[in-house]
Amino acid sequence: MGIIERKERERQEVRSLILEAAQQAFIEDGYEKASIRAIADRVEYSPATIYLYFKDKSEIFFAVHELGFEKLIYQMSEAVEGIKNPIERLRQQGYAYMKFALENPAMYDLMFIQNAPMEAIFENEEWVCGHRCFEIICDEVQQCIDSKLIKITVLEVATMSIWSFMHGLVSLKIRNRFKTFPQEHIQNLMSASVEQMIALLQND
Amino acid sequence: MGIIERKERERQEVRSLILEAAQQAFIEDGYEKASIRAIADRVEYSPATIYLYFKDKSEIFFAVHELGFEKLIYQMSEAVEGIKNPIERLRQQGYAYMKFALENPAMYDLMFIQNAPMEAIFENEEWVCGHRCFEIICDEVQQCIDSKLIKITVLEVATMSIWSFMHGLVSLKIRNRFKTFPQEHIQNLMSASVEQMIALLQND
DNA sequence: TTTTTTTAATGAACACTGTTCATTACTTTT
DNA sequence: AAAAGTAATGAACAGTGTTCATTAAAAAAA
Repeated sequence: MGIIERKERERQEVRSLILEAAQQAFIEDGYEKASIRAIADRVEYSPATIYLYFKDKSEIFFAVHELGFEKLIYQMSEAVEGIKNPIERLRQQGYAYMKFALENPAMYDLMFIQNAPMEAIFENEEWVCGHRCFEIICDEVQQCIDSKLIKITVLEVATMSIWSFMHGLVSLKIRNRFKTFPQEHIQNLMSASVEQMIALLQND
Repeated sequence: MGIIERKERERQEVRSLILEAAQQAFIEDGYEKASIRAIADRVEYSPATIYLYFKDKSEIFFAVHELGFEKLIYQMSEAVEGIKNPIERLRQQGYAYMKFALENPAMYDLMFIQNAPMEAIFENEEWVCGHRCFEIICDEVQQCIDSKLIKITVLEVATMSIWSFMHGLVSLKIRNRFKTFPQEHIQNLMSASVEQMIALLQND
C-alpha cells in the first residue's frame, strides 16, 4: 500500500510550502513581525494548522535558518572555486561571507544574531548546519597554516579570531552601530579592514 | 514661584524610577519579555502612565542603553588607569570590554545588538553615547599608532578592525554560536584569540 | 456499499503584547 | 469656593503565540 508513502510525501510538501512562506515573510518583515498568522495567510491555511507541522515559532525559523546556511555554504564554496593560493582563497571566502550578510541581512540575523533558532535545538542535539559552515571555514584556515602563510599556528584560535572579526564587522553594520564612522566611507572602511586583517595575518 | 521647578523635579524622579524598573526588568527578562505592563507593575503605576514619560518602548530602552554606556565607559576608563604602555592600555581596555559584555549580556545586547535603541534616534540625531564610547577606544588606538607600536596606521581602519573583532567575539558567545568549539575550552580560546590579535597588531 | 476508524484542518478561545484616549482624581490659580 | 490645568488611569483596540474541542475528509473494516 503506497498510501502512507503518498501521505508522507504530501505532508513534506505542505511542510516546505510553510517553510517557503515563512522564509519570505521573514525576509520581508524580520523575525518578530513575521507572525504565524501572516505565514498561515500566505499558504492559505489556518494558523492552527502550522502547529501540526512545527512545534513552535522557534522551530519554523530553525528550519528557515538551515536554508540560509545552505545558501551561504554554497556561495562560499563557489567563491573559492579554482583558486590555488590559500590566502587568496581565505580572502575570497571572507568577501563571500560579507556579501551574503549584507545582501541577506534578515537571513544573517537568523543564522548568527537571533536567539530563536538556537532555542529550537534540544538538549544534547548538535547545531549541524552551523558546524558544517564552520568546518568549511576551518578548512581554508588549515590550508593557510599548513602552507605556513599565516602567523597563527593554532587552528581553533585562528578560526575563532577570523570568524569573530568578520561577524563583528557585518553585524555592527547590519545593526547600525557604524553610525560612529562617516556614513559615506563605511563600505570602504569595511573592505580596508578586511584587507588590513589579511595583511596582519600573513607571514612576511 | 518654585512650584514649576518642584514639579519638574518630581517628574524627573518618576522618570528615573521607571528607568530603573525598566533596567531591572530588562536585565532579568530581556528586551522582548520586559513588557510595559511588567515595568508599570514594578513602579506601581498604570501602563498608560509610562507613556506620559516616554514616547514608546524603544525610547525607554534607548534611555536604559545609555545607562549601560555610562557603566561600560567607566569600567573601560578604570581598567587603563595608571597604565603607561599604550599596548597594555589597549589590552586592558579590551578585556574590560569583554568582561562587561559577558557579565552584563542583556545590557550589551541592548547597546550593540538590538535594533530597538537605534530606532529611538530621530532623523539627523546623533548616537551620543555610542560616539563617546567609540572615542575612548579611538584614543587608545591613536596612542598606539603615535608611538609606532602597532602595524596599522590609519586610525579608522584600526578602530573598526579592533572593535569588530571584540564585538564579534563577545556577541557570538552571548548568542550561543560558539557551540562549534569544544564547550570547556571556549573561555580559554577567547582569551587566546585576544592575545593572538594583540600579537598580530604589534610591531616587532 | 455502508459503517467505523483514523487523520487533517479549523474556529474560537486564552493569555499575552504595545499603544491610545476619554474619563476621573488631584493641584494650582483665580 | 469655583475655575482651570495637570497627572493618572480603566478600558479598549488590534495585534501576538499557542491550545483544543469540534468539524470535515480520507482510509479501513464491515
